[in-house]
Amino acid sequence: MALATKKLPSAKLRSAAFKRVRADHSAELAGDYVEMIADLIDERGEARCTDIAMRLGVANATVVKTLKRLQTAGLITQEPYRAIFLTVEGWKMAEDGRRKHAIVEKFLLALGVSQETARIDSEGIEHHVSTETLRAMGKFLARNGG
Amino acid sequence: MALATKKLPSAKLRSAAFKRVRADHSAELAGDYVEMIADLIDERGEARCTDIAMRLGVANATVVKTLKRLQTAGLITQEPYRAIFLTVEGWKMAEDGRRKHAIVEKFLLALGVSQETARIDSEGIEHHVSTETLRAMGKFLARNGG
DNA sequence: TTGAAAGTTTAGCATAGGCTAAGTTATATG
DNA sequence: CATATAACTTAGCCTATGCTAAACTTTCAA
Ligand SMILES: [Mn+2]
Ligand SMILES: [Mn+2]
Ligand SMILES: [Mn+2]
Ligand SMILES: [Mn+2]
Repeated sequence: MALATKKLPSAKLRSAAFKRVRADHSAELAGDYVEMIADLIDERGEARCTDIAMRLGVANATVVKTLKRLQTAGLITQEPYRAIFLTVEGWKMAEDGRRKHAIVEKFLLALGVSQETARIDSEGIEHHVSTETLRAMGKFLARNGG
Repeated sequence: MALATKKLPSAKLRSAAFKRVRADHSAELAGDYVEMIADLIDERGEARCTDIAMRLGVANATVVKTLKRLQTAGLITQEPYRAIFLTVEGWKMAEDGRRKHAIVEKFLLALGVSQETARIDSEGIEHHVSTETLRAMGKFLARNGG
């Protein structure tokens, strides 16, 4: 191949990547919420607004507003002044999220980063990992101490 | 260790991860813009609004609005109806972004995913990779076909 | 040299996701 | 059982990031 003839992707192809990122981010908050609600239910029997706000590091009112959107989206159910429950669809999303999150976090550990860094970086990375990349991470884990 | 005594992080520690993700996302758009502007200047001599909009897959007016914020942030300069330039700070951010982005993309390739998937997934992942994880990816690349 | 096309800007709208402050309900304690 | 405290909700504000439609400027070609 002649000098400086590396093929560059078309604008169309490039935009596909950014569209994927924007789609990932649209789904991200819902994914983190349902995963956290599932954790709270498993760890302490119920998921409360305050606990979610604490763990996310946001104000209570922010959680309330987001929960309304999740309810509209059919992921949770709630009654005034009561704890929060996941719908069947919510549980499914939570478990898919947990599975993916766990693989990404273990993968980072196996790559050699600290527990702390794996925990923190995986919280963002998990939402941008395609099925193909997740499989590659899984294989790496199987080869190395998974 | 007794059964089911895996130590769970405190709410404070957990919230740190989400705060990092929110901070990453605040910086993300600016990072992608300056990197793209740098690419356009290198590839075709100038960065135009329309080209940015095409590559991002958003409307022209969206780009105009975002560029105003970048100008306020001191990353670009522009005059009405003219092409866009990067400030010294803008170039620095663009080059840091390129370096990180390239490592993440090559890392995914070395992990065994397709060119296409590496290109797409790295566009989101790059913004959530800490210095420590980036170093670990670099080491992996050095060991395998980097 | 003068229009038409291409590119840029402005105006106005929407939603997501943050916040604080104030009001409401439930719960625990004396 | 009364009330203080904790938890939840509502109202109202803000910024970021999308959009369309309309107006404006530059550029290119006839
Ligand atoms: Mn997450
Ligand atoms: Mn990038
Ligand atoms: Mn990116
Ligand atoms: Mn992200």
